[in-house]
Amino acid sequence: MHGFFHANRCRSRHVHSSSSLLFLRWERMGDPQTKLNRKASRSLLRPERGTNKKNPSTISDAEVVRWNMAISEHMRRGRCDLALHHFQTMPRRTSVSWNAMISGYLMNDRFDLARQFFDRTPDRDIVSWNVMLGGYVRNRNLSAARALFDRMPKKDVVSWNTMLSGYAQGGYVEEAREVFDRMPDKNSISWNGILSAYIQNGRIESARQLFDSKSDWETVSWNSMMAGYLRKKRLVDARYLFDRMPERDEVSWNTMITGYAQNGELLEAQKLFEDSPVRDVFTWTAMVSGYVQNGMLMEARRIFDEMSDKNSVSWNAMIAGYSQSRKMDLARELFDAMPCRNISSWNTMITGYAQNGEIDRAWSLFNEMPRRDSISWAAIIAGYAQSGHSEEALRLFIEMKRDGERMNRSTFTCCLSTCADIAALELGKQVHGRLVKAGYETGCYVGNALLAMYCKCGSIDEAYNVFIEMPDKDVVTWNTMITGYAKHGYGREALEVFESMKKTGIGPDDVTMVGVLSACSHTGLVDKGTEYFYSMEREYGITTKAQHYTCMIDLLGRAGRLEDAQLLMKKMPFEPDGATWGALLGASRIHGDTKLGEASAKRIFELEPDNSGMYVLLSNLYASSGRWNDVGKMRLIMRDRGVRKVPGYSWIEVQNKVHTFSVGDSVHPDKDKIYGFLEELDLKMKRDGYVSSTKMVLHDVEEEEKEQMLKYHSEKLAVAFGILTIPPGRPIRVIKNLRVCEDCHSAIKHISMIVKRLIILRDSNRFHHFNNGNCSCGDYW
DNA sequence: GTAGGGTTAG
Repeated sequence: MHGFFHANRCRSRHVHSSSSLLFLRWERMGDPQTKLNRKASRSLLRPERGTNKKNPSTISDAEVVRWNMAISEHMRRGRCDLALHHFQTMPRRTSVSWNAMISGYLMNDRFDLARQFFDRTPDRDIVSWNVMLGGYVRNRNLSAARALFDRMPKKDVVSWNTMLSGYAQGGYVEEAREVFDRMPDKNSISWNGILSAYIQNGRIESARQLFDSKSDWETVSWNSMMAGYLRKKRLVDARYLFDRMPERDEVSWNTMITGYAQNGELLEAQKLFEDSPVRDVFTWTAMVSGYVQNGMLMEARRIFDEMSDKNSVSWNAMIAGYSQSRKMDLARELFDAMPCRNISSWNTMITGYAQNGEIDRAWSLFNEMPRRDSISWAAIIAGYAQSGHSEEALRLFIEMKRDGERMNRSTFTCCLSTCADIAALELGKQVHGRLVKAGYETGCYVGNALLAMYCKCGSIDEAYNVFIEMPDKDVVTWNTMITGYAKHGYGREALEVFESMKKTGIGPDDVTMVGVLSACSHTGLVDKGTEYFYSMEREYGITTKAQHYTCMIDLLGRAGRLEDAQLLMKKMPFEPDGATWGALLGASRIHGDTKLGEASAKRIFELEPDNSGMYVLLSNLYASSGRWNDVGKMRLIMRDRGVRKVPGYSWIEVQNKVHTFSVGDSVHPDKDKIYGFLEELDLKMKRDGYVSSTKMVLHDVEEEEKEQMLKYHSEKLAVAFGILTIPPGRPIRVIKNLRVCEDCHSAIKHISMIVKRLIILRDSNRFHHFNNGNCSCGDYW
């Protein structure tokens, strides 16, 4: 089934222009699952065909019950096909049979089929309605749930409770409250529903008030309240409740023990654990995972070994513990020894291997496992994406569709962030379309991923559209937008977003301030930046970290205030790291201060001897002040120390195809056209007064061929190819893995004027929007 | 068919 992969999976990560990847025509690939659906619903239209020959009226009720139970059982085991077969061949159906099909499909994540059965159910009882309502609620489609709810001919307390918990879980506390106030009769589930609506949405004080207003709470609600305090790390309040609650069940004990364990109070946890009257699997597992989460693997293992009847969850917790502490061989030992592996065990191992850089092992486990779920796919895809194999990751998405696995929120999130990594905008847009179709466009995680995708693909306007339409924005949302604007050189827009963020009541965090400061830095807003820097502790209660100092040194340095930058560096309460010195080195390059540049570079080489970018930066600095001997020396030093320059390459997406160029590329099929076009451009540029500078040659070219080769830097090739292939009026989006060199930067400025096109270049540091001879970075990068 | 506690993915 996965042979498609085996052949190609070891290819280098270097995207090759002629490779046949990313020809992603999602729509045209056909969805086997959808075909199956259609087939199923067609045969449903002739339900009596092939049914039992017996006269339906002679079938006993008991026999119908047996059929119904068989349907439920098959559904529970994930065998929708067998359940459907039973349903179609059973001699007589009751509403229970229909309901079993509906709830079974919902259980197996086949929402569309559930809805079809619901629509066809001949006489729907209130349970059918409630099951369907629950389906919408679990799918987080609250507007549809509400529409169904309002259409219900009759509602009982279950209907009301379902709607209530839907709103609660979706974060709509006010709506939940309204439902609660309107419901004609309330049971203990309703009361607990509104209580946990508050708790789950972080409104612990409202919960406490409600809890104090009434005395006859059930144990479940006591437990909820306790868990609420624990989530807020209010261990004392939780313990107070625990000590005076009228009745404690095993959940109460387990909640309290887990609370202590997860907050590092292992001694208290251990004490309660010993006092606990009933120790079930939960109790034991809570202890194991408590020790695991605090890195106490020996203790975890001791408890684990003492457990008499371990279930798969406890095994998985222990395995996760080993893999989180990079002890993959111990994890594997347990995995091999465990009696009944479930899908989570496989997923845990795959995640472990993937996160410990053993992607090949992750891959072979993924192929060995008997059944895969969306988590398995997400784990392996994230593994490839995070280890830099973006194309493999995207290829797996296609494979996942073939396998019939449905995209869910997390696979969408994962897919979008992979698109962002390689700046596959067209693909990202297609995924966006599918996301909307699947009804997942709401939700913070996936929304943030979408936003980041548009930002990183260079489509900042579309990013903003996504941003304003996101119904619930969290800190990450705001930070992504601010940083996005900053990287595109839109400092003022970034600061505007920051100002509106402050009005929402979502407090900025340290990441926000990094975004804000770098917005100021990339736009040259020195005073504004200084003001934010010195007021962040006082005004927003954010502790100033080393990163903020680095931003500030960058800001001052770029603006030419090199002495102030050095002064601040001396004053900062942290030991400067490579990034801090790097900011100073970058500033020295812009302002041609060779002496300061050398001094900074020296410190960087001590701190990060393998950072090839810094050697290149220093060489460029020497070159720009004509110190060619030193440039030569740098090259020798790099060779002696074995520092390898990362080869520079650029890529561009044209009609869903990614084309990659490296310097002096001679493999692209259109190379003659591209080179000819570049020559032509070169003549026009020279007429414009452009002089090719040989400053940045170390970048990726050998010295002898300096001038000749510079014309063929990878970004120039990609830009030329884009102009030739992308219809006029559309921007040309190029991505480069290193910083853009000065010569290319000034050449592309000229090109943008000559061909009258908008050229957007993402380099390793930021975005450059070239338009009409200017760049959005203001030559500041 | 609707509540509370343990493992895996983002």
